[in-house]
Amino acid sequence: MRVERPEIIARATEHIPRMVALIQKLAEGGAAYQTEDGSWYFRLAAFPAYGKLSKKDLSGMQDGARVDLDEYEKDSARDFALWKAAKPGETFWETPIGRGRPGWHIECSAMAMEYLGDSFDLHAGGEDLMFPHHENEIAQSETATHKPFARHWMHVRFLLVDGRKMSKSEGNFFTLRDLLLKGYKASAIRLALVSVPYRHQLNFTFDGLAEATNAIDRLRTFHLRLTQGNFAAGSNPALQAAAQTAQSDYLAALSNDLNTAEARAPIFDLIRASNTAIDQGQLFRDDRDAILCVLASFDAVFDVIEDRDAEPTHRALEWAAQSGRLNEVAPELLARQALTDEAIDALVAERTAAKKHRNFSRADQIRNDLAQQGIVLEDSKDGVRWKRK
RNA sequence: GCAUCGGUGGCGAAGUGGCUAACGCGCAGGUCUGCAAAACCUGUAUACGCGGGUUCGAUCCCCGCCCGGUGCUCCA
Repeated sequence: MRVERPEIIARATEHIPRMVALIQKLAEGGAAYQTEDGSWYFRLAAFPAYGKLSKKDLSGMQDGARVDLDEYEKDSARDFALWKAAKPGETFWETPIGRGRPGWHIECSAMAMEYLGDSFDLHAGGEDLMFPHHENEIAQSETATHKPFARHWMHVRFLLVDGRKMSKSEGNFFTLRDLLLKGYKASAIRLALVSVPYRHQLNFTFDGLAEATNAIDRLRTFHLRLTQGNFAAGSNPALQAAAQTAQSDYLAALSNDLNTAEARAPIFDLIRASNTAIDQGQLFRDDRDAILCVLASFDAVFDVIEDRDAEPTHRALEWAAQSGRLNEVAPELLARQALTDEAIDALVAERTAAKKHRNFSRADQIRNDLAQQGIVLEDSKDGVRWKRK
């Protein structure tokens, strides 16, 4: 899917001392306490701002009668674990605060502070983590440092599939690999997923995928038209201005809480303006260069215009071959894979020759055959362009 | 039940207290083309869930209702 690798992949097991230090600091301030079994808990009463992220008001949630019996040792039912004492048979670390393993939340605080400092700009996560995990991270971090933890939180909403939660029992569960083997391009999946801003819920459907596929077609066709066309030297002031507007509107949309839906609009606006100009012979070399720059800037984030779809599909097919599941692969996909670029070029050349001799039936036959295999031909002043559907 | 997010044209989806409510996709007609494709133009008749309220004015603010998502126990 061409998602970038993080610069740092931190492992909790490699940061135990850091976590222990954090717990000790909390204990010194009276915000952490140890129970009889050796576990450490965070005292929620030590952090009055608790609940500020998920806007929960805990004042109405008194420690009730339904507290589990095994939690009797805690001062308050809502206090959460910082460190869990080792139980027989479990792996554990031998530390100054005892034998055991870290609680869920402390590892995130410790590692975030290790690499980003006590305060940092962005903390992201799924919407399900807002409460209690991120709330607990804030509580333990800010109590320890007396500084704001993350300045901004980005919570990604879960996607729906066909209007429902994706789950195996609903029968609407599939992996990226499944989609690739059905013949969908990686870029289409990518564009479909960002067609709704991260903050909004995305309903993932096959119609949506088909739509994204078509949108990518438009982007790529236009890109080809620019890179393969011949343009006269010079520039068109109106297009230069349009390119600049598109670029700044695009960046403004992304700056606006990563509004990916809004960010697409100026790019498509520019495409229409440019196509119109090309049709009228009013697009020149300098304009082409300026517009290609805008497209590159779009692709630096969205990464769908340049066609890199072959590799993920190949990998999926290899997997299918190795696990004996080629029979589950969409037949069109297999047919498409059979054609090499060279073979296509040869057929295109044969068709051009046939056209020259006004043998249109042979020319059309070649075009139709290729279309059957997912190759689309476009005649233009500057020669024949072809693309894989 | 409580909390929270959302319900915009045929579909997806931005956005705004008042100018013709972006953009994409689809469909129909037209221009171009040997025919197509691509591209462009035009259209898709009254698109802002329902009912109140605030306001000179609400799709946007407030209240209620309906529908959908998620959280509200543990574990990571």
